Amino acid sequence: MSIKDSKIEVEMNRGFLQIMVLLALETPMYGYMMLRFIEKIGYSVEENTLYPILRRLEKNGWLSSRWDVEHDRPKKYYEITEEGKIIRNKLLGIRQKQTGVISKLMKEVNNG
Amino acid sequence: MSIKDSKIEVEMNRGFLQIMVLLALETPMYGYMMLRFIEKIGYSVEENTLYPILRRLEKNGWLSSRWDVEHDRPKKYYEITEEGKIIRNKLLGIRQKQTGVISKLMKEVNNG
DNA sequence: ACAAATACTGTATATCGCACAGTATGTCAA
DNA sequence: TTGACATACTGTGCGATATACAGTATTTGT
Repeated sequence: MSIKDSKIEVEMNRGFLQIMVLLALETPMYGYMMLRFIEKIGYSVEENTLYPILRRLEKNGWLSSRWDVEHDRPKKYYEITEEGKIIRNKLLGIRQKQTGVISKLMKEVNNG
Repeated sequence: MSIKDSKIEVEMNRGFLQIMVLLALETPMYGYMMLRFIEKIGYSVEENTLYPILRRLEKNGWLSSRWDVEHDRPKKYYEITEEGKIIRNKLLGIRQKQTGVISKLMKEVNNG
């Protein structure tokens, strides 16, 4: 294989990770908690990948955050915003369209 | 909306475009022909996006190409290689896994 | 003959996933 | 009680990609 497999996954993660985060944060969660949650549902993200995504999505106005300093060590809870929901649905729409293209092509490959 | 919609599509295209090209090139095609073909099946790619992808995938050994200079103006026909098929299946596998994660999350969003 | 469509190449840029490096608090076994 | 490990985060830098911008050359339609 001329290109490392890891590189492929990086490419495939692009776009998808946003969807995953925006879907998960229907319920408020802090970063580290999400890492565990994502593993639990059968995927995995790098720590170094998730934290920047959270910051970026917040900067875009798609997430809001608040610090919980009352219990244990400080935790930054994130939650999806209304604008975030709109974007999320848009992303899901694009993905669905792509999935349609893929299945159309797969049919041709099998029949052709 | 704080971020232009076009940017979203760029993100979502990442990874997907490779899959689309690798699936389409089960049948040999040249660049311009593919542009039309992709439109026909209900998607669209920029000329400036497709050509670099074709070159890159060939450089990776996932596509092979040959020039047809016999008819009309010169056309560069591309076709998927065996290695390309392996990669394509890997990409499809990752995408399926992602789809699984998404539907799991969607269920929680609806029930939670 | 002139515009538009065809069919490509080459360079530059912004963005993002992730690597690398670092800070600080809490827990638990030896 | 100390020091290893888990928790919980921040900040900087790099490489790869989608796409913009610019350009070349041939063919077709009017």
